[in-house]
Amino acid sequence: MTKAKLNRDALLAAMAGHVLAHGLNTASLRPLAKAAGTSDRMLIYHFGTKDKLVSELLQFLAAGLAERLTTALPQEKAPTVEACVSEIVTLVRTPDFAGYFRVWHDIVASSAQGQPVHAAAGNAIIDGFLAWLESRLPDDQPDRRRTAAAMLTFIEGTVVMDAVDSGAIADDGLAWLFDKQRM
Amino acid sequence: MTKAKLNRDALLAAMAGHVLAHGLNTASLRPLAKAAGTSDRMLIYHFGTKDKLVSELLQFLAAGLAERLTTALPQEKAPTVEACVSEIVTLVRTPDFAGYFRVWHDIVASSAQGQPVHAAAGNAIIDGFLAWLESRLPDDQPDRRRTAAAMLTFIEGTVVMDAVDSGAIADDGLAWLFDKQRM
DNA sequence: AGCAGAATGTAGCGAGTGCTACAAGCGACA
DNA sequence: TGTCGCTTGTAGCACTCGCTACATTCTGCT
Repeated sequence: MTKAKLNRDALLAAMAGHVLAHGLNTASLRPLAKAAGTSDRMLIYHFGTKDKLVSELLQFLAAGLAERLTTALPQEKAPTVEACVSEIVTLVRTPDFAGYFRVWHDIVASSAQGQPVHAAAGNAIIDGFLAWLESRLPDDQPDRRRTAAAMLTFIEGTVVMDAVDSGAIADDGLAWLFDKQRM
Repeated sequence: MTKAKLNRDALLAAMAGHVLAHGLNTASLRPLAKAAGTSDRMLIYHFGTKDKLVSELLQFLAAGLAERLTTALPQEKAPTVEACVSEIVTLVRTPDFAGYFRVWHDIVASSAQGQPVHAAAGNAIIDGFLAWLESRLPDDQPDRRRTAAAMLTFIEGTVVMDAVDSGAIADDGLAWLFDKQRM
């Protein structure tokens, strides 16, 4: 059992790499297996079903994203909300995170189509992101939770705009918010 | 040729209905054909390739969305930015628009994977949405373009949050912005 | 050593994918 | 009426999909 667990984790790590590079919704068993150095036969053997595999893979990826965020920006407090938002937007546009956000868009699309596994994963990722954002806000910031909620919503919008090559519009929006000292 | 053109438009309308109900990225030729009362054979005959078909379908859907937006909220000026954003968020959450936004998430996901057809369509949709938003801003609003950019980015974020059942967080963010008279 | 159970390879099933070859029907026009 | 080109049906190709049946190897325990 322990052996199998280790094996599964190794498989998940390898498959996560493949998904980060090539997308989630277009990933089928045989390429995933190849990336993990095994066969579709064995993936079904270990995970039972593709749905279960995807579910575990999503948890694995969510954990990886959370870890990357916290290591990239440890729990120091940002001086202002403005600084907090802008440093996160910059971070999120780093090539290191591109793969994660490609997967994120796949999760959102599947959730919108009513896939419960993806919706649950998306929800969990959002909650984690929100808590992390809140922890980075300045100590004296009032209404921390809702401030973080506004930041998160804006960041999500920015990520979407980036995906359709309209990042400049998000930049304009961000600049407008900051110009007016609205955040 | 004219006959063929009419035929194509009818096909596009029928296929658009199917896509709005069942999603874009999972749509294959045979179900699309069935929805349009024809065969995969004929779809390829009329459009040449699935890619071209999708491209035309996206244009058709974008036009439909734009029309729905303008008929739902004609070009009256909103009294305040706050009112403008909140009426649009309400509108966008109407069941009538659910199908369009499911397709929108598919477009975003495909764009993020590097599909140029989808990226182009997404870009066009964003530009149209932005122009429409700008036209609805109060006349005395300064910095109209960037104001609209900020609104659009926030609305996109809200739509994403809705997709993963986290709409309440977007509501919190919106409330925070309005509380502080930031917009 | 022998045996049970876990792990793995080979081959394939039935369904679905985009797309095509071939032929027949259809209309308009000579 | 005959013919030509646009339109359509039938059948199928080569491929991928998730998944399974069957057989074999490997591993750990007694």
